Amino acid sequence: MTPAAHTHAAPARGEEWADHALQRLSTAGFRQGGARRAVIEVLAAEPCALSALDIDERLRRSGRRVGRASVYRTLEQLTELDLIHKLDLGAETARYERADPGGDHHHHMVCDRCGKVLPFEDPELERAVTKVTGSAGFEVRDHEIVLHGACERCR
Amino acid sequence: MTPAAHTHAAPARGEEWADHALQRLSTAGFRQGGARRAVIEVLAAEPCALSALDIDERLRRSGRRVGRASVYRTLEQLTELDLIHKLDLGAETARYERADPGGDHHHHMVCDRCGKVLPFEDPELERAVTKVTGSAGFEVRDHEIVLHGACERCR
DNA sequence: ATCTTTGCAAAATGTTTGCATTGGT
DNA sequence: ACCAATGCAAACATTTTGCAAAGAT
Repeated sequence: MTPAAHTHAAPARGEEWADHALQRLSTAGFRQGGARRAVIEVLAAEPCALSALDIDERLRRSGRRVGRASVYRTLEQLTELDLIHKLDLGAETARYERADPGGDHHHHMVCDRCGKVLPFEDPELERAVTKVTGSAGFEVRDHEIVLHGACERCR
Repeated sequence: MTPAAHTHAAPARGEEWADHALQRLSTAGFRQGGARRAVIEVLAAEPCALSALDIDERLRRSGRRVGRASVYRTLEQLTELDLIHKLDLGAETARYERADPGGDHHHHMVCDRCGKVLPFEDPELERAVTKVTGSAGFEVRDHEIVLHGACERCR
């Protein structure tokens, strides 16, 4: 297994993704409001697992006055259009990350003690999970794999 | 992939599990209170993915007067002792299911439209995921795989 | 001009905590 | 008798909703 090295690719790809997202929203008939753009910028800057409140806080810190409801509404819309993925990593709150149109695909390890989230990739696991087809009419559209355990500091 | 056929094995195995759980609690120094036993009975009767509120409701319906806080407290204790697993399936609430001491191990498909949860097993996938070892000191203790999609009725 | 998006406040939902009382051992 | 377990109510955290005002096309 290789840890996913997003840290460098993130900013460049993030802008790409942001353009893609704005375009897509536009063709989907959405108008171009400030709150939505702001949320997209935050998501573009961070490729992994932000909660709604993380986003709200970052906006607030950078001086933008965005209502919390708008954050949630935007996240819902982006999820609906498959521009981001909603994750449930076992912490108390849902987390979101951009869906890379290029197909970059990773999963997460969560430290159950301190809550730290680490991304990872594993092609073999990926192969195995995509081979799983739903039983009896269930149509699989996406999957999520979470490894629980303890991070280096907490073990 | 084979759908996990719990429906028949559940009641028998459930009692087994309940005994196991009560025993374990006892040796762990817990006393034998009514609320705890009631929660354990509900979990024993249903092998897959109950939320705290599901449990509360079932208790209420069967006429038992159990405080909601006791339900949550019991679930926390059982999780701590690895007698149940806490799941995050993407719905709004956490779900719990008994951890089979015999090692029965399944995962879940979730219909993102109606919320229905279906268990499934896949040995090959299981093999692949247990081969994944954490990177850089991360110690993997457990894993969770969720397939998102649409059930027969909703697709 | 119209219809969407936004922010605010309030409500809804799920979960946790404090504390007096009950109940096990 | 002791101390844990329970129920209740209140606190808390997150997410959703209603609505009037601002903004986009």
